[in-house]
Amino acid sequence: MSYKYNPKEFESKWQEKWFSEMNYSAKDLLLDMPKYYLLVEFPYPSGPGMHIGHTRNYSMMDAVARLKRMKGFNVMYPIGWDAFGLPTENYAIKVKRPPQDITKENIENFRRQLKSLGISFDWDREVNTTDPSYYKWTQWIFLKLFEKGLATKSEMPINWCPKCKVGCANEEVVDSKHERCGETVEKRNISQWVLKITEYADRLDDELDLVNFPDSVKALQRNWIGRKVWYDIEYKVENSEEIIKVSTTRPDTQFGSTFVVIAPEHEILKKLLPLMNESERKNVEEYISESIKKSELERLSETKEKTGVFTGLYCINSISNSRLPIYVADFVLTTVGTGMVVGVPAHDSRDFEFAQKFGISVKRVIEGEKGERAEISSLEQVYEGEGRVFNSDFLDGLRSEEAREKVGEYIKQKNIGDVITRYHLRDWIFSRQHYWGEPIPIVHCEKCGMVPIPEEELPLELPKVEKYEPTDTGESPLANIEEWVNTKCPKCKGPGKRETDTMPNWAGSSWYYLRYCDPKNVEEFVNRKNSDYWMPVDHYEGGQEHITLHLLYSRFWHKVLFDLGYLRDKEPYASRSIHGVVLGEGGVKMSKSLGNVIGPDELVERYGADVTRAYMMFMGPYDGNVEWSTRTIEGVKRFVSKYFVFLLSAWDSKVEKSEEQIKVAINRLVYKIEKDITDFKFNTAVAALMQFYNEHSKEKFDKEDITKLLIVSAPMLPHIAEEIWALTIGLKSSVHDQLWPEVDKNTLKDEEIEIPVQIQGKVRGRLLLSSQETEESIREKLLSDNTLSTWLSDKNIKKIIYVPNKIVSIIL
RNA sequence: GCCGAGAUGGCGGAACAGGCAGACGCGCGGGACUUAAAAUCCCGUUCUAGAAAUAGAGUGGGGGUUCGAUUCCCCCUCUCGGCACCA
Repeated sequence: MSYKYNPKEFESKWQEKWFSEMNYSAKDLLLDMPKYYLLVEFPYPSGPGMHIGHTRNYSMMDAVARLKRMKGFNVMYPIGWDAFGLPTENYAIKVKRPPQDITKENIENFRRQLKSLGISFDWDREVNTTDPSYYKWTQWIFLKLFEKGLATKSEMPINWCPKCKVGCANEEVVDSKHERCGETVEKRNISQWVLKITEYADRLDDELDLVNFPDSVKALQRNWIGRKVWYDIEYKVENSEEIIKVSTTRPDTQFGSTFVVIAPEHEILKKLLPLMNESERKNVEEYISESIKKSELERLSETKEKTGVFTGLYCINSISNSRLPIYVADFVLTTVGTGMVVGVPAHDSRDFEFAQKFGISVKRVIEGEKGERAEISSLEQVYEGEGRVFNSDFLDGLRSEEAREKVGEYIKQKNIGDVITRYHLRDWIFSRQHYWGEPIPIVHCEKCGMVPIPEEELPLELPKVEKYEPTDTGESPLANIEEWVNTKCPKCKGPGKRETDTMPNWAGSSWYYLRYCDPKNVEEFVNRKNSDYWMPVDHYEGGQEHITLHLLYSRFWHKVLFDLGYLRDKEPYASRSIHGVVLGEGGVKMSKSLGNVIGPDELVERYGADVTRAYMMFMGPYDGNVEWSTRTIEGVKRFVSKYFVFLLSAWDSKVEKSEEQIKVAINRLVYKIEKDITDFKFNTAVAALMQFYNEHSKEKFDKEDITKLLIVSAPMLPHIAEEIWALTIGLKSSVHDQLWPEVDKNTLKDEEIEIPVQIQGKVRGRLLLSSQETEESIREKLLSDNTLSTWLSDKNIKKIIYVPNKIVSIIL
């Protein structure tokens, strides 16, 4: 009989069956099975449909989910839609249709695409951030933050993108440009909602120790939080009562200080200006007004040459008692430390550059790694490392770390400064002046101030509007709807105005993993029993682009909810991995303009779901960037077609029992595929199937072995495995409901195998050896072996090293 | 500059935990089938020399530890990602 592989004949049949009979719904609170919560970053349902990257990530994780189910876990593998945001809003404006309708259509398209790939998502738990029944609870969490004093509104300079007409968080601004559109942002003073994430900075750093994230992710998070211990030290300004407070993270170098620099915008200059001579004051005033004119971008891009101006004033370093000239220079930023810096040119290259330009002396106080004390006279010699301190009076002989501690004690004891922890992390600007986001549930009342909307009135739904365009005034389009804006104050029942800002689209994604645990709950955001059962997320899979902001924000919300007693765990995600990016042929980004975009629909149409999925896994390592290759997917197609025919015809009912070597090979395959998928080595898991086929496709198998073969194929080729299962093995059952075969560890190692023999480090031959060989028995076998004995003739064997199952090494 | 990841055939990539480097796929060469082509199948394919058996070299470069190093240690070069006048 001859068979032909035609996936169209059966793939959609099985998909309908899988998803209508809810095969993949996780059971809440099931206690007789271990749970496994596998989370993938939910997609933004954009108009053009699912990206090939989603296809790859969800396919790979689907193999994990299917394997874990067969290993006896109660697996939750949910999906949802992160659907608020600008692309949809912009598209809505363009085509003059409500974003609600567009979102609905996009979601339907994504859902269809995911199902056409046979991804075993739990469709019972779908969430949608734009659904009022979902954002009701996003608003509710916001109110909890508000009650706790973690959400405040204040007038502040924000990054304003004139193109998108939206305020952006610091995190969304890269090189002074809006990350999304590339437009240069401006500073505007606008009243903004701010979440005080900085109050959690310490815990966001410390509690990374509790989770199993890759080092690179932890490093990135810690780098972003930027926790540092600062020493703020008071210096007296000579001939006056004024005191300046300089800050440093390296107080061990205090005795090397030779000048002080103040940032040009610093308020203290108002007090210092009257102390200056007229000519110097004029210079300083001129310098200040010039640097304020420059944008931050200009200032930071002028990295070549330092500029600055001498104030004519001096201060006394209260640690070293040196007299230090005071300068104003724009390389010092008001936002860092106290905005006043003590210059130590020997141990800081920026300070050295400045000192050189202004003819300031250089004084070395830290020894090099080998105890060097040579003078520092060029930029290359500047020593920024740590070491033993010298020429430093009471710090002499201490190491940097000890010296810092000593200075800390000293300034506290003399009451001339503080040791404080500062963070690079800034508070989270939380409001957007846009339509397509969660309304912030606050009413402004002239009498009562900002009043939260009572919980029972949530959700505060987005009103339908005529126009979605943001306004140039910086107000949200919601501000134009008078009947919505004008309302009653929930507290005094007097007239009130609704908050018209909406939340950023980070909001809905900051807690979606909790909603999956209890998606239909109308009483609570999540029932504590459900979250206790499912949380923490066992594995969170996602992209590089979300490992700073989204991860930080969602960890922050989680900790707030933990503090309020709603959750049991301090951290939401037990482990995390980062997938690579799918690039177009030649390693370039897939983009519309290059015309090299490949989507799942055309792949499923042309190759079928199983080939597409297997190719996605086979393309390359999980965490590496992979390039699209039409030739390679053709190769995978060739394999899958052959493999299908082989599986269908390999079980010969005349064969009572497979040969022993086949049993061993299948056992190894079970072990290898389980291990590879567990370790996210999907490319080698597929390769193992190919290799097995190459080596054994001519053999005949008994029923037990073909059953095992179908089961181990199922995570990677779910449709084929199911189809052949139905045709040959089980009439009613699904291959995906089977238990993963037990691995017989004994058959993994052969009794007697060919072992390579190294003589003086080179492989010269092989011997059949068991694992219990003695030196004597090996020596005998060596000498009776034709090829090996020629290498050993007339030579004295000094030593024989035998590593069982691995190698024999002979030293002459 | 700092932090992180990496460099293996013509290409994408394998190699448990220091033990036969190059699995698997692509490409390429040869052959079978065919009137022919496509598809399919079989054989070969790290480089150098050799008809072959075989020998030598070989995992970015240089050193080290080891019977043995792609793997561990030190130094260097380059590539990618993140941060950045953060004092």
